[in-house]
Amino acid sequence: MAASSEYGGTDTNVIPSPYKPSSLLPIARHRQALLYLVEKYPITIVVGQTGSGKTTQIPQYLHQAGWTGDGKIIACTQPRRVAATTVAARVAEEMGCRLGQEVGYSIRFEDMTSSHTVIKYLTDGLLLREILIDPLLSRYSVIMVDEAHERSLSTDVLLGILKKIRKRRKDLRIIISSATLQAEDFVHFFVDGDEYEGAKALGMADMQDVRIIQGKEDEKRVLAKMNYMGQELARVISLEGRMFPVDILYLEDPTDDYVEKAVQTVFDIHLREGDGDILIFLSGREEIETCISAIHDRMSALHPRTPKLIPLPLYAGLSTDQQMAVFEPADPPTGRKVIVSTNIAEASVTIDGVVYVIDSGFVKIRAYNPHTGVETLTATAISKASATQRAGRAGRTRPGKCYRLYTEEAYQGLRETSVPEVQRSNLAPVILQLKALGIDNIVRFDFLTNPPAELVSRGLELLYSLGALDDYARLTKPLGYRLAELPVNPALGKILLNSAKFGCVDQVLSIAAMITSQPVYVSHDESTLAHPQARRKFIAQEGDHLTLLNIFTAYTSPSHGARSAQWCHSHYLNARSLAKAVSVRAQLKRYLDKFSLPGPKGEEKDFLEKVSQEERIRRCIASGLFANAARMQPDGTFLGVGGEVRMWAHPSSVLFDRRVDWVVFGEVVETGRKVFIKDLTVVIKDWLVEYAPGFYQIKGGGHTL
DNA sequence: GAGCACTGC
Repeated sequence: MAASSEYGGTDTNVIPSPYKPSSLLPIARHRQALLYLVEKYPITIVVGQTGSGKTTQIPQYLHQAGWTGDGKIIACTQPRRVAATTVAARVAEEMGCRLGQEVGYSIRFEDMTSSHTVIKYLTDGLLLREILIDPLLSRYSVIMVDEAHERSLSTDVLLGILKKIRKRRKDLRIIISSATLQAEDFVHFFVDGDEYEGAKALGMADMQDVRIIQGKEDEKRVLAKMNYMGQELARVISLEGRMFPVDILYLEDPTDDYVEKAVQTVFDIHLREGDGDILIFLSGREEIETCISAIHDRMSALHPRTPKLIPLPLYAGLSTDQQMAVFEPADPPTGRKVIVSTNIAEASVTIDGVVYVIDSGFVKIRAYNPHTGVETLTATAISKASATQRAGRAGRTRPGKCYRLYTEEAYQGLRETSVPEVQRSNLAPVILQLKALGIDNIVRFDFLTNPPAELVSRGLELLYSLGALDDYARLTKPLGYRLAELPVNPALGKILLNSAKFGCVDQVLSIAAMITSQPVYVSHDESTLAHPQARRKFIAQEGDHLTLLNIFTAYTSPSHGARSAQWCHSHYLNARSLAKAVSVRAQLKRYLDKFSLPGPKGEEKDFLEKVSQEERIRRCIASGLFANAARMQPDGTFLGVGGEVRMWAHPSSVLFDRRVDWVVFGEVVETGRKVFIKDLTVVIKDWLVEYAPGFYQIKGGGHTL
């Protein structure tokens, strides 16, 4: 076959040593050195490849070395919930204790810790919330920020706050764990600018001070330089991983159809290479489905005695059952699994038995446009760091191969790392959180990477329009502080806080819980036609918010859904999301109870008694989403206030094929060539002016309707 | 007129 000869230049990542018991993990050799660094320096940067054991071992070493004396705790933060729970379980087992005793975890809705807990794994988002209650994190002796190289929004904010906390807590130790050479950014960040420049000016004369460094020669030099620069404050330690070598193969000529090329490569591997499952990285569901049906089509041309290919999709929108299929042994057992996945398999989900990786080189990235307020979801070239991570998925159980569906030249042209989230997100929630922590000057906040000024000013404007900030950009009391406390986006928070005034707290709690627990509907499959039928009885003419309320009410009603997964299944609803909505609702209710919001009084009350419950809810929604108003045009598209972008009702909306006038929407996303608005509710134009007089002015200034 | 990368509080 010709295709395999198209793969040219190879490059082997040699990462040493196969599986070893935990006492023989590569990290065990560095135990003393690591403890020495933590003792001596406030900040230690751990460069650890996959499989080095850093996440499970370092907290245990620290515990054994006495860092949990005086009732202090070691925290290890993770960007994802599953990681926090599974790692905690593993460490509890290694330490021979019950999970939740000495070793525990804490994630939203699940606090598996006790007064005996000394090692605590938690999501970084949750630790950020803890800072609101305990600003100096005084319970903790050591905070290890794991997977910092992923640069999630919460990790970045956490690092900035930790830098501040460190100045007031000399005893606190911070460990930052990161993949390879990005460690330099972290040293640079924690060592003040002047110190860094001064050290750089001195050059690299003093090299004797560098030790405990393993790994490739070039890496040694970079790490040595960083150690020198961060002398008094931060140290870097490098740990080798426990992975098998992976051969990297590139295309000799670029392809304009990587899905087709992926399919060809699958068959080449199947016919020419040894055993082992195949993992394909594509950008989204549509590509995955195209790829899977192409594999099915071409399988029939294979010789009947050839072992079967078993293509399996993997993306977040699938139900738990569908996702679990990729972990089950191949059926028939002689078959070869081909897992066709989105980026979810890059870091969130690990599948053993994969020996071959096929990498399209693309990922869908969300980016927020501060000028239009529109989020875009676009397929984008991955970074070199992602390419390495994807390739590594082939070397977990034995030596593997990675087929990159792009040329080596294209690889060289990739960015080193992806654009951090803080540079492409709506920053309103971050600003709110920082202000609640007393960090008022956002522009001067020490971010690892500064967000563009436009993102900051758009975030400030958004908060100002909601009344969360005053004319001096200070958090308002109580509104701003309450919005910061609520674990929902600021506009939704405002709806919740207004709900008492509109006399619809119970309904709005359910709606808010449903909105944050999407996706509510299961993704389409062959039985597409059955879906609208099964869901029709929930549809509210007033729009998506009231429809979600109907679904929630039916789901929780003992005589209907009775919170059963089976009921969800028969109505094409996502059981996981609905179960989550029940928890979210309870949590949000606790906040509203605590705030003890006043109900309507006087004229307000008299007026509300005259309008229907549906209208009260819609008015309440309009009072938070007023900035997201749009009017349907004769051609059926929507135009936002003061906007020129044509927008379509998203096909998931119950207003998708309906004719309406004014609506407010919860979200606007651009995919492909269209801008879609989601979570729509029909409103009356006058309500907008009534509830946001500062935002909408009838004459002069503001937005005119 | 017809579509949904991934996390997290």
